[in-house]
This record gives sequence, C-alpha cells and structure tokens, in this order.
Amino acid sequence: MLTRSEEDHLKAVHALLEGGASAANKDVAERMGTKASSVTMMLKKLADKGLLKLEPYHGVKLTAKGRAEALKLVRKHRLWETFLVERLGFGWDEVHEVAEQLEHVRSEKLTDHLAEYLGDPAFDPHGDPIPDRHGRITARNMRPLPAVGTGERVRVAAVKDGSDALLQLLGRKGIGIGKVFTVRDRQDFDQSLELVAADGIHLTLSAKAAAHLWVEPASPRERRAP
Amino acid sequence: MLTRSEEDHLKAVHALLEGGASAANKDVAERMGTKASSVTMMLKKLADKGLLKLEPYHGVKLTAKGRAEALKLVRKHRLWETFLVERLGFGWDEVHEVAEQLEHVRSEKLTDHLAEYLGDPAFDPHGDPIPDRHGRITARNMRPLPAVGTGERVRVAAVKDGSDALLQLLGRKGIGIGKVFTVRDRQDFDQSLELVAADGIHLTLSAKAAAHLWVEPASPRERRAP
DNA sequence: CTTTTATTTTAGCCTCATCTAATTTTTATT
DNA sequence: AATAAAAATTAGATGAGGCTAAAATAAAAG
Ligand SMILES: [Mn+2]
Ligand SMILES: [Mn+2]
Ligand SMILES: [Mn+2]
Ligand SMILES: [Mn+2]
Repeated sequence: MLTRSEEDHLKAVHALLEGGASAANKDVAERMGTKASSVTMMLKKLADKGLLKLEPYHGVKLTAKGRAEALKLVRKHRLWETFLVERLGFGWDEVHEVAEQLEHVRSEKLTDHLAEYLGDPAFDPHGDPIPDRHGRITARNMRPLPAVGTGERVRVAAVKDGSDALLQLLGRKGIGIGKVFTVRDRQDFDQSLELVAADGIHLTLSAKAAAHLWVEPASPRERRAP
Repeated sequence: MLTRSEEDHLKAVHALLEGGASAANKDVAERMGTKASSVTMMLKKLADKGLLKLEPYHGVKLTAKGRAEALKLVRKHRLWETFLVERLGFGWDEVHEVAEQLEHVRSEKLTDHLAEYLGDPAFDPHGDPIPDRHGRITARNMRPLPAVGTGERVRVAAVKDGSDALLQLLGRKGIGIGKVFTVRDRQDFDQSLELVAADGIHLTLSAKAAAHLWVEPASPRERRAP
C-alpha cells in the first residue's frame, strides 16, 4: 500500500514523463515543493516497491505497475475535479488543491461509483483525459495553439499545466474547453495571437498564455465539447 | 492546523463525552485502535493546542474551541455519509470507513457546497444529526427502543454506534430510519422484542440489537422521515 | 486500611518524511 | 582536457506518531 507521499511522488514522475521530459530529480522536487534529497529517498522507496526503475544519477522509468498505479491516481484526481465543477459549482480554477486531497481517499467502490454518477466522463474540466477503470485514455488530435497557422479554425481541447491565475485569465476572456475560434493574426514582435471567436468577438492572447492552450481542428461552423 | 491523527483523537473524545461517558484514556485508545501511551501523547498535544483541558490521571474536558472543531469534523463525516448513500448508492453499512477518510479533506468551500448540494440535510443515513455550519444540531425526543413500553407506536430515529454487521442485520429485517412500528411484546426470558410494522408484518429483535435503535414517538398512523 | 488490580504516565525505541550540509557524479564552459 | 557549475546522492538531524516495558497512580477487593 502506498503512502500519500509516495502516491504524490509517483504522480509527479508520471506527469513529467508523460509530458515528454525526463523526470529529473530536481523537477520532481520542484513539483513536490520539497528538496532533492527527499526526492532521492522517495524514489528509492518507489523502486523498492517495484513501481519504477531507478538508475542512480540517470533518472527513472516507470514500470507497468507504476504506470497503472499512477493512472489510477490521475483518474481519481480528474473525476473529483469534474465532480467539484459540475456538481458543486466550483470554478475550474478552484478545484486542483481540493482534488489533490480527495485523490488519496482509498476505495475502489467510491471511485467507480463516482465515475458512474458523473456519467463516466472522458475529460476533466481542464480538458485533460480521464483514464477509465483499466487506465485507457481517449486519444485526440491536439496541438498547442502557437503551432496553429493563421486562418485555421480550431476548438479548445485542453488547458495544459494551467495555474489558477492562467485559468482565471482565460475565464475572463471567455475562453473555455470547447470554445471555437479562428486564428486571425500573429504579431511578429511578441508572437501574441489575434483570435476571432465564433460569435465574431475579437481577442488577443499572449504567446505565454497560448502555449498552454491545446486545440483540435474544428471543421468550419462545427461545435462539440469534450 | 490539526493533523489527521489529532482530528481523529478529538473526534473520539467528543463522541465519548457526548455519549455521557467520561473519555477515559483506554476508551479513546480502543476507539483509535492504538495503545494508551499513544493516547496520552496525543491528548497532551490537543491540550497544548487549547482544544481540551487535561487533568493528568483524571481525564479530559473539551474546551469551546475543541467542541467546535469536533463538531466540524462530525459535520463533514455525516455529510459525506449522506452523499455516499443518497447520491452514489452505497448501503448504510458501507459508508463509515470511506467517510472516515473524506472527513479530513480540508476545504470550507467544499463542506458548504456539499451541504448545499445535498439540501442541507439535518440527519445522516444512520439518523445521526448533522451539525450546521455553526455547530448547531436539531434537537429530538428519542429513547432507546428497550425503554419503550408494549403497545407504544414509535418511529426509528437513529441507529446508535451501529457496526456494519448490525446495520446489515437491520437491513435484512427491513428496519431503517423512519420505519414505524408498534412494540407488541417483550419476552421475559431474554428481553427480546416482538414488533409489528405499519404494514402488519411481525418481527423479533434481540435486546442487544434493540439497544442500538433509538426511536421517537409516532402518533398513530403518522409518517415522517428525518 | 492494606493489598491487589487496573489505569495512566513516563522512558526509550522505531519508522516515515522531511531538512541541511557535505560529498560525489555529471554536464557545461573555458 | 581541465575546470567550473549543476545535479544527485549520502550522512546526520528533526518531529510526528506509533510501539513496548517500566514506573506511578488510582480504584477495587479484602
Ligand atoms: Mn495529492
Ligand atoms: Mn485537471
Ligand atoms: Mn477519520
Ligand atoms: Mn453516521
């Protein structure tokens, strides 16, 4: 049985590896808000428990068991976020911290009943995929917004690594999951983007904010929410 | 800020004192599943934090602060139990352990939104009162079933200290909160009770089981659920 | 009013999860 | 390739929260 701290470390490693990066000790420490030496200790424990392979000084790789365990945590975290937003009326910028606690509640029955209660959602309020009971994830065809060419029509599919501040900013601009718009222009000076929403409203987004917006192709005039 | 263990100890003390008993060290230890020496240490910590007054060798008394804190925990525990039964379809004998974990999630907003979502219930699935945001509890006129005279018509208001096994037994006999019946007879030999339900069905209840059933007067033919 | 038993407290030990400081190893820069 | 900088590991400390065993105290029995 994993402790809460072990669970959070495993999740941090998973999130880093999933994001393409190599889960360097210092990155895990930064995510966890602890020191590198503490991370070394925890990673050893996780390796002992067969959840990851540890090559001292050269980083970690998740085992199949570790990946499965991490996906269970991700599932719980995102189900709770969905519950908080869709049932309790939380804003999408208010749920992370609470879900960070709720995800550690141990009860298979609770997780499965919660999923069913919510209609087995495939995406959380930030557009992140919710693994099913077996760890399977719905595949999508997404790119970060800065990779989109001018003139293209896209739909917001997810906000990746969105801080609460970013989520609030997007909220104030009326940008949410499922929002459809066309990339009108890109400023040479600062790479900021000019967007035109489906309702004709124009808005500007900094390159920094745009980097967190992942979008999927929207065939002209189509509409669908994940 | 209280740790999880401190919270559980405080709750144990509160439950014992509320039940009329004096929260003896060994009783707390038994509730917590730990040893008396561990309890001594935790009670010292709680006393240091101003939650209770500790008279060495002579037991504890809750301070106003301690009582308020305990009631917040009770509120959370019972709200979660209600959620699990009413929304997720758990049985009333399956919720305690999970609520024992959920009660420690720290978020005022979560607690209040959950209460509102559930319709600010005054009683949990076992008939125990749910304190409101200010710790106030709905008063009731209850007696344990063994104190009821033959011929009296009563409504089940709560199951006190019900183990999962007892709750299952009651469930199988069709006894739940709000159930109305008449005490038909009491056996001299073992104090077991003969009951007649509103629908005319007869059933027998051991003195041991009956001791956990708390009932309120039911005027003939009335019906109401807490 | 003693003596025995039950309860509580104290003392000393352990594991977990963190820290700081020192050391080792890897990576980057001259 | 040598040196400097960055990152990771090890070593040793701390505090929380538990344990067992011993000592102190209170309660019950005689
Ligand atoms: Mn967490
Ligand atoms: Mn999310
Ligand atoms: Mn608890
Ligand atoms: Mn209850």
